[in-house]
Amino acid sequence: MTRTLTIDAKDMVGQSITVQGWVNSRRDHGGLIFIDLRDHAGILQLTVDANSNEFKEAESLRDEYVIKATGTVTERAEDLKNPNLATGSVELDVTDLVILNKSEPLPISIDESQQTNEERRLEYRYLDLRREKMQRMLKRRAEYYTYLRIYMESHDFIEITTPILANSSPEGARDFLVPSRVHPGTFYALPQAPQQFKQLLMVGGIPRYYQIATCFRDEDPRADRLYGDFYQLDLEMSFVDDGETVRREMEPLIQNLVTDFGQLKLSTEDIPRIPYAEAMDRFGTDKPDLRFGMELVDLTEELANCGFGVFTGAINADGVVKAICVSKQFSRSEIDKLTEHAKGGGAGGMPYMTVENGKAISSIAKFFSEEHLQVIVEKTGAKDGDTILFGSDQRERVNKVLGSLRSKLGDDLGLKDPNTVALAWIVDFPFYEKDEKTGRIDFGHNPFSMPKGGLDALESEDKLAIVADQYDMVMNGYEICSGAVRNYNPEVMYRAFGVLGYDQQYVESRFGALLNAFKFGAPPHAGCAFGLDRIFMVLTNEDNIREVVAFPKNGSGVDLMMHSPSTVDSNQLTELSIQVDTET
RNA sequence: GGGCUCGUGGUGUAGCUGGCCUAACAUGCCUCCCUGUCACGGAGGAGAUCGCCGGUUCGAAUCCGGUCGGGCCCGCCA
Repeated sequence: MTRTLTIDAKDMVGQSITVQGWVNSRRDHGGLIFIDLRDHAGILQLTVDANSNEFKEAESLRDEYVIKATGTVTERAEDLKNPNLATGSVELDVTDLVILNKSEPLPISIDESQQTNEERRLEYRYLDLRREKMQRMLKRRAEYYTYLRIYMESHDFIEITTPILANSSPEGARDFLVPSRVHPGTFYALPQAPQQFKQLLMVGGIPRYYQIATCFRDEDPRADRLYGDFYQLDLEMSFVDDGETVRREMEPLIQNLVTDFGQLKLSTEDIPRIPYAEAMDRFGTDKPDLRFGMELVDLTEELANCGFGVFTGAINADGVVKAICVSKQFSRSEIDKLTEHAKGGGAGGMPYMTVENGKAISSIAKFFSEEHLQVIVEKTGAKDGDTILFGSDQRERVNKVLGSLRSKLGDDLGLKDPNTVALAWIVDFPFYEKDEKTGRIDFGHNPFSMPKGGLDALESEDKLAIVADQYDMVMNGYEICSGAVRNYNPEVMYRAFGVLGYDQQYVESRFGALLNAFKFGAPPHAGCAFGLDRIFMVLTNEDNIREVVAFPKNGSGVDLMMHSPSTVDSNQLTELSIQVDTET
């Protein structure tokens, strides 16, 4: 028999029902007590009369007591109905009242009107989850998973779970290690992603694999990045040797999630493909928010001979001058704030000009000829009342600073429509990248991707010009997916590492299992993984990823409720052959 | 590891250009009154040495230094 919920009462006038739930509030009128009973479905008003046997019991009720009430559903008089309540046309005339459990006064408020700080909420997450918003979130999240599974299954992907106790992988984020008891001195690692396993599944003859996979990374969190464990929709397809096939296969899912599941608007019908280099050039980032323009304009060529030493100095040092045009005039203090922001990103300062009557006006204008000022206005497309913000330095830094300013201004000026979602595929990531600090070349993203052009491409003169068949999906400025055509050819794998100066033995020691498998007829394969928490965050218009997870850790990786991480019994350590230096 | 920022009864805030702060307001909590409320109402009450340590000062929630904790960002995140 199913339990009767508060919400059911509205259709059960005249019947006797039993409901169970929490006391949301109690209004004691002396001779008549109203109780708002709350369960996950809503709120129902109970009434207990002074003549009732249950009156004493009702008087003793306090907020959040768990009770069971039996009574008759009664239609309220017309002027006593509460239109703000789904069950507001009825009430339960209580004949039997049982306190199932008492509750101390709550340390945090469940009432949505009073927002408790996050630290307290995480400490008492089980109470926080009683809030309507969190109840809704958890339910939506379950529906979200179902939505994903239906799509994947209907596209012939089969779900396969891969081990949680896996191996440390040398590239990438820091691992969570798990000591082995049976083999003292050795460790499992929790997988940062099922990357190697899913590729091994391809070798194992699985045509299409997917998994809602738990991933573990020991890196400092952000507002859009959880600490510790998080979820990916991980997938891989065999006999696919181009990224476009994967992108076409998966993009309807994301589009449907936006329009159907999320009831939001897509900014474009088709999802644009933007090469990495172009994204960096136009937006200063590989995860641009495309809900608004304000693109970066390169003025390096035009201003190479201008009289402003800051610009020419940067250009002569192989740097660039770029600008963004903002449709707003800023006050002195606003400019100061923006300059502060730019400096935070590593800029030396933030030159700017305002445009009046088609002319650029600025304290630095005197350093420029009329022609140069004219070119600046024309190339940035600045109109009267606009402000042009400049960055001049090495290309990477200018992109970072202006890209960050662009995003901040997008927020400040309300250009990021919360009801619109802009999607983009960023493609053609560099296969190798130069480490700014060491000057050494290393893998741009990961060594599993196939360089476009294969073995031949790796022999090309300019190693930094080699692109990987690798792609990210970007959603409103968040990276929500990363994928690639995999390097399934041992020869290409050895050579890719060889370019970096690593010999065969090194590669085998790091990726032995994968490499071995590739020697036995690995099919071409490609895939990707979507960050599920982050996508859900965007779909529900949250700007903190902890809001969409039941039990998140805080910014220092601490579970404030369970108090993990924690020390363990010394016997456990002994069994694991582990000594802990408790100093530090 | 670094930068910015916050820390005041159970909860959320105000005060923070030093003294009128013996710390205010809202909410919650306790007692009493109330038979139609729905954020019920009314009367009364308890509850904070202002994160912690130190300094400046006649005097510190307020200024300074340090420290601990939270948040955001940079680094990091194949």
